[in-house]
Amino acid sequence: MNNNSIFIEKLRSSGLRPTKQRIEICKLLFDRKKTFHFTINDLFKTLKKMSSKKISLATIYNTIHSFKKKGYLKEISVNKDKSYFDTNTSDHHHFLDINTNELIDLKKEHVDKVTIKKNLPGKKINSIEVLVKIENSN
Amino acid sequence: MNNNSIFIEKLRSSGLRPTKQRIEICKLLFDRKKTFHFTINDLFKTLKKMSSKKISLATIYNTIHSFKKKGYLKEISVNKDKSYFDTNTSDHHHFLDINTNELIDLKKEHVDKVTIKKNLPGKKINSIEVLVKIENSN
DNA sequence: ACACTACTTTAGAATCATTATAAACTAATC
DNA sequence: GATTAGTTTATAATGATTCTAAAGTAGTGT
Ligand SMILES: [Mn+2]
Ligand SMILES: [Mn+2]
Ligand SMILES: [Zn+2]
Ligand SMILES: [Zn+2]
Repeated sequence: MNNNSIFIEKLRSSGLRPTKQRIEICKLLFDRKKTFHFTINDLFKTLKKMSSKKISLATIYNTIHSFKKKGYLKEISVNKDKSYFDTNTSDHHHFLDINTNELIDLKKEHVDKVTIKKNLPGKKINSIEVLVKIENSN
Repeated sequence: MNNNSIFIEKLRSSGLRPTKQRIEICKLLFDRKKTFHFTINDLFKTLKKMSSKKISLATIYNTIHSFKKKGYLKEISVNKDKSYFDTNTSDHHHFLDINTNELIDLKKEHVDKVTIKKNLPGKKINSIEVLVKIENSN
């Protein structure tokens, strides 16, 4: 009930009302040391286990979309049948394990800065991200 | 009717029967100077216009999936509501225009070789691809 | 040419993730 | 406490993809 106030403030200052559903989701997503990746379905199942009162699937979609719009989450598309959300909203690179579908952050120091030697007229670069697919060796 | 024989051979040698539907799709996809990106829906609409006899949507899905499995196409996921197929099956990088959703190949010389300075035990790298999101400047 | 078989195409049904709807609920403000 | 706008929810609708199973066709052998 105490460090909830941080989330309540965060939500209020973004123009989102601090409902108990949103606070619950905030705690699950942002009350951690490390950022992580999840699917809507992961989140739904976790909430069903962890949380006492049920949060409807529609609310989860609504909340995740508002959080994304506010910039608290980013969406990572790695293949058409799996869409992840990422609590690490900075530009960063990923390993994708194609055997397990696990998505793993690559640290900055593990990939040299990627520079693009071409620009299209009237366009500017928004982000540069590398996806490294990995698989079981041998 | 003459350079069809190339496709007929290609199909036969992959263990796919050269049906008129598959040949028609081959002509549309592979009888060009430049590789390109398309969605299933693009392809369906083009076939409806260009081709005299109608090819069913199920056949288009079937064919594209077999072609992908045989390595004649690759699938590019850029966001959850748009999945592209690419007739350029080599590892390569892309611009994605987030205003138009257009996907554009980046040439090798426009991106320095990306090296990954980290490896996970028991895993090897399958591919390394860069996605550069661009948007209207100003 | 004909028959046989395995593969392929097809219309339509089924699936499933996501989005829309609209009624009940709740947070904010006065 | 009343009012209002924003939110949640169950449920329905949507739409892309996959499934089904019947009809059609290519390959092979005779
Ligand atoms: Mn895929
Ligand atoms: Mn998206
Ligand atoms: Zn990440
Ligand atoms: Zn490409």
